[in-house]
Amino acid sequence: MVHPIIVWLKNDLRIADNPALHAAAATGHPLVILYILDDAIAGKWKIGGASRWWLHNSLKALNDDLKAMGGLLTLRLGDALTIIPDMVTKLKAQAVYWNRSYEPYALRQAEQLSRVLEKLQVEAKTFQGNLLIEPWEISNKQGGYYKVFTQYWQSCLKTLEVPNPLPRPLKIAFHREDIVSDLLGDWKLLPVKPNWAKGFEELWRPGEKHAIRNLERFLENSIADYDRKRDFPAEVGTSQLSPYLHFGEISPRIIWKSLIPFLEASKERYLTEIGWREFSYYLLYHFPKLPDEPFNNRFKEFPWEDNDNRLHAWQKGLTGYPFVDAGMRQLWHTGWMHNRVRMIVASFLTKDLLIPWQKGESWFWDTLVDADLANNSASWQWVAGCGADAAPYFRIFNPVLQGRKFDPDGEYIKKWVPELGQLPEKYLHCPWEAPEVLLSSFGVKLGYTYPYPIVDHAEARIAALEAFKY
DNA sequence: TGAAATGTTGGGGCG
DNA sequence: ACGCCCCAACATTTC
Repeated sequence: MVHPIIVWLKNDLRIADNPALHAAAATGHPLVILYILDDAIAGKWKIGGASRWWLHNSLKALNDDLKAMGGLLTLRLGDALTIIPDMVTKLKAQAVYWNRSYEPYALRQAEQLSRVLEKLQVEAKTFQGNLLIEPWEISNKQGGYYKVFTQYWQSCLKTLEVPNPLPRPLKIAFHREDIVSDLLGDWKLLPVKPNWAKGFEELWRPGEKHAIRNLERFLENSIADYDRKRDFPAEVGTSQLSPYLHFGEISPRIIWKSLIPFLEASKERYLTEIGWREFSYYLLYHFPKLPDEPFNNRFKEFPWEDNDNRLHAWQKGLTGYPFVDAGMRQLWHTGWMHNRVRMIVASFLTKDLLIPWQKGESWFWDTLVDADLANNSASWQWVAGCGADAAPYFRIFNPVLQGRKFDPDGEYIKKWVPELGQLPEKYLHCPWEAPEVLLSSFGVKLGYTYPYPIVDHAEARIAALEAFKY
């Protein structure tokens, strides 16, 4: 009897450049390819609503892909620490392979699982597939961890050698007997009544195949101009690979290597963004409380003003600042927001409204298809000013100026805040400055068809600076 | 990957 | 011709 190997997939839902899968397939043993949905383990940070939509489609795509190779994906709901040992015993598996993940709960879980498997005398083999650099590999001269991105990244680049991505296994032997699998549909990952994911379907095609297509489109159309165009939310100037990268439908190595043919100048900026992703995971590894507590201790006493009405206005895109509202509505409608706009809405929440950054973090967690614990926490802390290498507290975005600068024709506003769409460009970013007669001639009545600004930015800025003095 | 306040410079209007 | 003022444009400092 040939003993099967269990390949435990997590956020690495791909076949190409999947080190655990590749190594397992190379043994020639029959494989059980297993995905476990466990809402308990992550606690507060269980997979959010928008991400569930993505996950469903991603698992379906992977299953279709495996089917075409003569196999299938095994789905189980519950605790990996019981499911995997049970399965190992029942199937007389000889090993469990997986790619390492780095969330605090995942690290604990992996350690416990390794111990259980060791007792069962079953090999537990882990691989590096989701990051370019393991977080424990980089330390500063004092032996601590870097707290400034630039130094961290320079240190990484000194030693970084990205191996060539692994090809798709040509052939996978699948183990078939005695396998119990859930039906994906039973997991109820998709929204019903109302189906708020309709807008997602227009924009996104989850799955490995589409990840590669997206990358190709980006390299063909946008990378050459990335440095310039990436800041304009009305254009498709970014790669839009974030959800694929989060779920591991594409690996950072594939992205990295695919950029080699391009000129230094055009690719460097993009690689730096990959670097920020690495840095976020690095911070989360060394400071596991990153999602919940300010990295900078001084912010423990910060006088935030929790205000549910204002939070709701922000969430719904009804702050009265068109650029902010456009971003929040894009998020709600598509499960994604342009990065430039993320900074602006986050600055607005934490500085203009003085609402705790954790409130914004939670909202993004639930509404983003690319919600990623490391990236989301690190980025919110960065904007709020309490993170590592954070934006200084006095850097407060002016939503009107940002709008004029990065959406000069108001195209982005017209798309996401259509009730203002007829206004002359001059007033698109500041409708409250337009004469009332003009507004009403375009069907706008502030306070009725579109809100007045919920705070005065100039005043809010002064109040924020005052609060940040503490 | 900021914005506002403050400082400096230089051209033009004007007496 | 000259000094004075105003102010736009740009630079620097400050938050």
